[in-house]
Amino acid sequence: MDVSRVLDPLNDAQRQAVCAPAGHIQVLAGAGSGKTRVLVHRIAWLLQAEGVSPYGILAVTFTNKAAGEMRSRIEELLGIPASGLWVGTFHGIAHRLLRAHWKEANLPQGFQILDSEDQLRSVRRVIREMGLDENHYPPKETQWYINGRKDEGQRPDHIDCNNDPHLRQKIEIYRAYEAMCQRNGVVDFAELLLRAHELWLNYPQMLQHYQQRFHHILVDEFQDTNTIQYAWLRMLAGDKGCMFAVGDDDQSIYGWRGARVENIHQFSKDYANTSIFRLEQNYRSTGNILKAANSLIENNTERMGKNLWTEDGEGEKIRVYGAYNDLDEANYIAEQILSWIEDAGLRSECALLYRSNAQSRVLEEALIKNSIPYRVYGGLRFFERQEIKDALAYLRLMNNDQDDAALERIINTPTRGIGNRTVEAVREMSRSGGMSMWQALWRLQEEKTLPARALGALSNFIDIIEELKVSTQELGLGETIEHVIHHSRLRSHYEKEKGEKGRARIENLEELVNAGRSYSVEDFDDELPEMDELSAFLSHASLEAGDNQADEWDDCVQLMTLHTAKGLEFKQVFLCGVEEDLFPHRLSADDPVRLEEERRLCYVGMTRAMQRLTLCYAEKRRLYGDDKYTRPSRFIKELPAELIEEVRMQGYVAPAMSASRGSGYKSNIKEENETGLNLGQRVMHQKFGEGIVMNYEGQGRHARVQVNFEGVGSKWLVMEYANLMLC
DNA sequence: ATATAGAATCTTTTT
DNA sequence: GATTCTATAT
Repeated sequence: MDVSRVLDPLNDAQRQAVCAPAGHIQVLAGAGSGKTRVLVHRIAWLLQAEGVSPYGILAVTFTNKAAGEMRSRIEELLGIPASGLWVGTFHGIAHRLLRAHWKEANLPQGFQILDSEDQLRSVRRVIREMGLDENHYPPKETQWYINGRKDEGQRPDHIDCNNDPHLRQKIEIYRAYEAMCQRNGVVDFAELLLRAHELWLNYPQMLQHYQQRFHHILVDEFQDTNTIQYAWLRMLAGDKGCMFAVGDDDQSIYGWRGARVENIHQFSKDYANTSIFRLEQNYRSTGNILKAANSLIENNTERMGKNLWTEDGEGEKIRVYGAYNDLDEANYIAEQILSWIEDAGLRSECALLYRSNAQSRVLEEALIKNSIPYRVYGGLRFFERQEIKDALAYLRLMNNDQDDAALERIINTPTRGIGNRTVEAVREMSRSGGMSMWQALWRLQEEKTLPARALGALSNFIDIIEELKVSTQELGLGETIEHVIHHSRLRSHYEKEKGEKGRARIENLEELVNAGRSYSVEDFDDELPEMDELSAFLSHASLEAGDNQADEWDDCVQLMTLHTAKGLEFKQVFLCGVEEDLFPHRLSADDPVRLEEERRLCYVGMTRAMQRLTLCYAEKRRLYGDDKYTRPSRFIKELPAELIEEVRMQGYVAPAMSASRGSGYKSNIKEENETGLNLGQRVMHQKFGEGIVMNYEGQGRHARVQVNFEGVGSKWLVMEYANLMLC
């Protein structure tokens, strides 16, 4: 078999990893070192050189996008469809297993998936039903807690409350929520993974079957795996399976949602015979960008250690722009992009990356002012839109009348005279009678204890749903959706909404009909056992919330958070708002572990750049309402001065604030301001006593300082009269 | 059932 | 400061 197509495009390190003999293999793949390429070629190698059957291979990723890309690149390399091969996300594969073994997993055949929003509503409902105070048990936090436990593989019974009454109550909420999901026949995202794990735990012979089948397990972005995912992988690999894990500890930026970089270290402990390969040759960025990124990340302890290098030249220096304020920062970036375009560059080659979404606004305004087309990534995705979720809720309820979350969503949408009081009565009946809300509706009809008007409205709702069920029985998916949107009166409801928003909603609903028309179960899964079209479509909607990405054919500047940028590359990158408290974010700055994650985030951002990298900071920024004085991020100070070129806007006079100009780069970073006071400095005032300097504006004698006094609160004082003393 | 006012919140996000 | 949710009044 000629494997030159598989091996020729690889460098030595890549080839060694790809051709490594069967066993446990870990590939530490630096940014831009050909991580996906190694995975794809490894699979091709197994198939073509090792004679492994496609049925024996499982490749796991985190996002649908990554899974799709991997599959298409394999097919491109092999020149044939990669059928039989399992490539999917952790959640997608867990879902597939649960569908195939729904009985053993103790789920109804038509179980559905709760997305985070549905989950939050359900948790809130449980808390209310338990008669607990939502201020004492905030639903968001409780949801977070439940997911955290599930990610660690813990059921309520596994958790020790340590005699902490608050914790004990949280565990009870978890238990009640779980019971409710079970009654309703729904599972949340974390539950998919946990159940899939428990499924194998409870059915060893089933596990054995999968162990024999999937002898080769490949994992992408291994540093992002959480406890349950790693436990699941280890279980599947068993004694005989071979795991091929690719990851980069320096790009671990999802610790805050349960990812455990430690799994990388744990891997080589769990499998003593692990072969480790390092990919350090970078094919993306210039030498200077890599050198700067390397020196930044060296400030982290807890590293596997890695040094990126390139065969290409040094390239330009890293630009650092110290702006006067956030507007100035945005204008500077806009001007730079204009000149990039003038030099025949494309807008789509430029990316503006920021730590938090709130920063995009000022940037957008500057781009609009300069007539530069742009696209903001992130935000609501198709299947998460209100009108889409409304329509899907009708379908969900028609599909499974146990689904209380769906019923609650649409019982009065569009409004049909079922007010809060009536809904409360339905909830009460469902709770006391131990039945679903749908059953409660029928029971209330029989009992006739409610006022006639409420009963009428409820019976009207029942009729609508029953009518929809009957009249769509013979219809295809697209026609069913169309029928539902029309006869539920969702369409006319949204048509009444005025302006651009209403029109967009109608368009989305029409798009949903199209999505239904073009959807086919085969699309979704060729190996999935008997599942009706509607259930499959609904699962698809939850598992793949759709695109929120820019149209690639449009030539526009790309705006996104640093997290979103992972895995992407751009010729020119601007990191915006590289300031203390913003990046590293103030909520992470105090904890050394989280600070290191912020630094890795900066590393990820820098290594997105191919040719030109500009870091921007502002000295003054409007944040949460008022103007805050800011200081350049410590990350800037961690870059070697010789790699940096400080840039200033042409003809721009630096404000007195940053007058101190020394020889080295570092000395140019403002530590002190015109008032002679540092932010955070303790001061004493004759009348108000001791306080801390929070903010300042203006210069010289007219400067004003904001001081937060103990007991008295925060005051603005004019320096000239305040007579503040340091203490 | 809707409108309006007041309060709370303001990192990062995929499935 | 801006947005988004919640409570209250009409």
